[in-house]
Amino acid sequence: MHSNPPNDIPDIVIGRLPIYLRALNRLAQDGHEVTSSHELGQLLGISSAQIRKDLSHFGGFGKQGTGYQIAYLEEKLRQVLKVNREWEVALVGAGDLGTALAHYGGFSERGFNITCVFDNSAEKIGRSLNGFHIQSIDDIATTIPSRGIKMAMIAVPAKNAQEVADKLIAAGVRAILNYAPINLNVPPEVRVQYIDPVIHMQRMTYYLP
Amino acid sequence: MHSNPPNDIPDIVIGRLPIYLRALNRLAQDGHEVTSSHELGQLLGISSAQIRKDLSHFGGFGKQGTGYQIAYLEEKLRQVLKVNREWEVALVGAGDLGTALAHYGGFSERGFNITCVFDNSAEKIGRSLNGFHIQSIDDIATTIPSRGIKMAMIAVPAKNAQEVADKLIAAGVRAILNYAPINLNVPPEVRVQYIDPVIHMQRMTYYLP
DNA sequence: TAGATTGTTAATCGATTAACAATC
DNA sequence: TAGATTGTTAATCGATTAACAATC
Repeated sequence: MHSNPPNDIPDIVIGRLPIYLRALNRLAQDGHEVTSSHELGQLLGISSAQIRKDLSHFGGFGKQGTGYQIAYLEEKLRQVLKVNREWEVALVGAGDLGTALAHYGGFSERGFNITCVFDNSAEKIGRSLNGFHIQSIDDIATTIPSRGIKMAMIAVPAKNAQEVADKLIAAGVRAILNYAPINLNVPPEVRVQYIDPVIHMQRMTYYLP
Repeated sequence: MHSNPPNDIPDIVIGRLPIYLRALNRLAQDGHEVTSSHELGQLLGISSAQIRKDLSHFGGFGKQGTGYQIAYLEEKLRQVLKVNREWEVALVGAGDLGTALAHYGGFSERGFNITCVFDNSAEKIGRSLNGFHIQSIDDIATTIPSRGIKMAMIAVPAKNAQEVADKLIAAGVRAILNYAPINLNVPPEVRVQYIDPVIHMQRMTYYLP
């Protein structure tokens, strides 16, 4: 399915690294300098063995008897995840959701900068959103390759999402955060992550009386 | 950890049912009446064996040689997930994100109605959001039990999220959709789902060159 | 040194897949 | 009937956990 580049680290391990990183940020903010797999595990509801095993895929970042230097481990995890630099991101869809995403400060705070916005509505094209001109969807084919953009967010209706994904991929995008409530068919070299809050709600009702 | 009520169905199976349901909705919209585990699997990138095994936890919903009647399977999955009725949902946090959530039509379309909104800012309390008065966070303790609300969304800053979760749980909430970028500590009878788009972005950069 | 915690190996656990009899 | 597809069992695969020597 997916190629796991370096030495075939399980995707499920990669998926936990951002969670660890977020917990480390928080510990650092709270003034901690050192932590342990046990403390992290408590905080996250994960076994300490799993944390040690996950981290050991990438090297020995701790010291026996002491634990992990938080700043050092953060730096190493940022390196592994390639988030020790900024990423340019394209946003497709300038409706309510797209507008909310463009205004959300959390992306650029953590290194993801939305630097171009596309929509197919004649009314919106040419207007400005968060300092960027809304471009036609047809401009994806030229703007994205010329700027070397590799990441995009899709915030268009479900019926247009596959078509938009195809255009993004043809233009060189290799990672898509998809807010449309639909599964995308993409070639194996493209990563997709899905955000559909209703799916999360439906997953919880099962357990309610 | 979590109690899986009926007959201890794995949580990972429950997590796939909403995905199946979404795909079935789509097939029905497109005019299909019947589908098969193979067709669903193609659509979702999941093996047909897994789909059959998942569904078989809840009964035999298909017919050999034919497949599944889409409308019937949808109905059955809605029953299993308890989404064949409407759910009242409390929203905590009326900032940019909370406002976007209150205005998002996708929740009520699929049976989740945000019917009360809480915020701790004096400016916002008493104002209206999407037809509902914004109440003080202190009102959680009375409003939520009196209406029997069991689900909530948290859209407050990370530093307030645990405190808000504690109040919601004390008031009877048993399922939380948490948009704050922090892990919540909750008792085992409470379900939490997390939405942090940056986590999804960081999970993809690993695979980019 | 004594205590603590890592990194790693082996054992366990659970999830996915393959295969096929049943049957529509 | 012949073809197709389910539901289920057994086999495989992979992930988690337990345990402990190494060592700070």
